[in-house]
Amino acid sequence: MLKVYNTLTRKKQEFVPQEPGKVGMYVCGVTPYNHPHIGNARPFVTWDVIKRYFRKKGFEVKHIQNFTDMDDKIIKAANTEGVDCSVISERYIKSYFEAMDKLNVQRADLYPKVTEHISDIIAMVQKLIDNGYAYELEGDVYFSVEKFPEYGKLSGRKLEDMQAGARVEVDQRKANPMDFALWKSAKPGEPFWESPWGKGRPGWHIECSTMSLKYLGETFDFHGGGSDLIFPHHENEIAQSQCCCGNYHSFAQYWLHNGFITIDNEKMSKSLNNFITVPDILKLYPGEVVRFFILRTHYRSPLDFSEERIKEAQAGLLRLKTAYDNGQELLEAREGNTENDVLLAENAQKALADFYEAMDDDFNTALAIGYMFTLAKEINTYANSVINHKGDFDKKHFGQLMDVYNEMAEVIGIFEGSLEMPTEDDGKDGISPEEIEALIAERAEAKKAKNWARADEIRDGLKAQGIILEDSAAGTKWKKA
RNA sequence: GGUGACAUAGCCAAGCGGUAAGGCCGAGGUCUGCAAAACCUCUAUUCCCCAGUUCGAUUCUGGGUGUCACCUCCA
Repeated sequence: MLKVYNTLTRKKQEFVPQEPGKVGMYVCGVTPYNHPHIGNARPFVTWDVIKRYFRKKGFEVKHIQNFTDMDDKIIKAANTEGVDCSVISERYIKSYFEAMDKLNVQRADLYPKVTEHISDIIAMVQKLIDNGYAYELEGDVYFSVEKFPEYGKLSGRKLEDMQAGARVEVDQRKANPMDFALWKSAKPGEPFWESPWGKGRPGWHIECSTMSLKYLGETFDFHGGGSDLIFPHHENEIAQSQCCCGNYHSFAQYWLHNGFITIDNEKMSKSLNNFITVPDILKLYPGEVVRFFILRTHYRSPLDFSEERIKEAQAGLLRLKTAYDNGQELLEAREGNTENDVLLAENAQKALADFYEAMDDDFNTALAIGYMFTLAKEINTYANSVINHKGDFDKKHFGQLMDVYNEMAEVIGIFEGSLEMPTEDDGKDGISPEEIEALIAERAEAKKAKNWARADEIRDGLKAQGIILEDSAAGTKWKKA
């Protein structure tokens, strides 16, 4: 039984899908005005695992994620460069996809864009006006928070409290300072669309309401994003959507919010300019390492980024991957001659049950990954005993254990790419695999003749070229440093 | 000012009423011609502090201290 922490109720609750066997999720995407930073990546990696989990459990998942491709920051960037807004948004949407691909983030089913849903948005705004929840003011349209008695239920704030502490400059024309824009009239030089209220463009929150309702229906399962979106973004989405539907229990049923990635214990954000972009970090570390770094911590906990932490993640992931390689190699290299080690399969089933129990508890990837380490040790121990002692090999049961390990890796989304960083000499003046194999063969001869000097000379020579040799009873393996 | 979250070994991180998972680093050992990898052993009488509830609390309650976040664009 899956339990998830719902921001709306502030507690863990059992997940009951709207439609049995199906899951609808809307994840707030990015505003493409810059490269994604590592903090931006957290929700997408998190939701990718959630999606993988549901698919593994046999659910039919519909995942919608928007691009807010029209907004003040995009306009500003476009004006600075003297180009059209679409040039900016297209560029960073491309960057977003490149980054996510390297983090093994599978594609959503649909990536709706604001600019392609203007008429839907206008219709929704009009409906809110017609229903008495919104009002027009000189070309702008505002949502009247006082008309929605449940305003504040997601973030747990009262309207009075917010007004007391508001630090924003208040537009005196608004009925209530907290009223927010559904439609903004165009200022000179800004892009605009024609509307019943004149030339303008959508406010910030309306696009997510419109697009989620359009693609997932009035009531759907999950809505997610970073916890900084709880207020005002998601609070406002709830207000708009539920008032539009006339049902205060409609819209997303489970609200999941991930914690921040901090740097030096401060929130990483574009406005503080203390962020590290994903493209930059990918120049130094493989995507899977970055992904693993994110998943080692529960998604709701804060996560501090530093070189030390990412190196730890790298060492840990390498350990898991080495076990996978060791096990895979054993399966490929040897024929089985016994079926006595039933304990292998039993332990595997136990580990898999533990793994899913962890995932069922609000997607506890940190705990789940812990169980992968337990299996890794079991794989290594067994492989070692078979190779070193040339003992019996229960290929069937060991294979089952490897299948379980693989299934875990598929949910977490690792072992899909290389853990090696591309180097400059790749494909050029670097040593070829054939040459390496030839040297290994020569070294094997030298070892046979107990010519240790020559054997070590070859090994050191290869090491100088970034090739590490590992001897074992099964032969010599090589890998890049 | 309002609201919320968090505080577990050198570092990271699970657990959240029954006596501290896991990873990284470090030390010793096994294997090996030597390495590497792997494996084994060791590394928190204790979970920020103080009260309380309880047979029993890291886990619950109250109070402190500290850190962070939201209330303004932000994943």
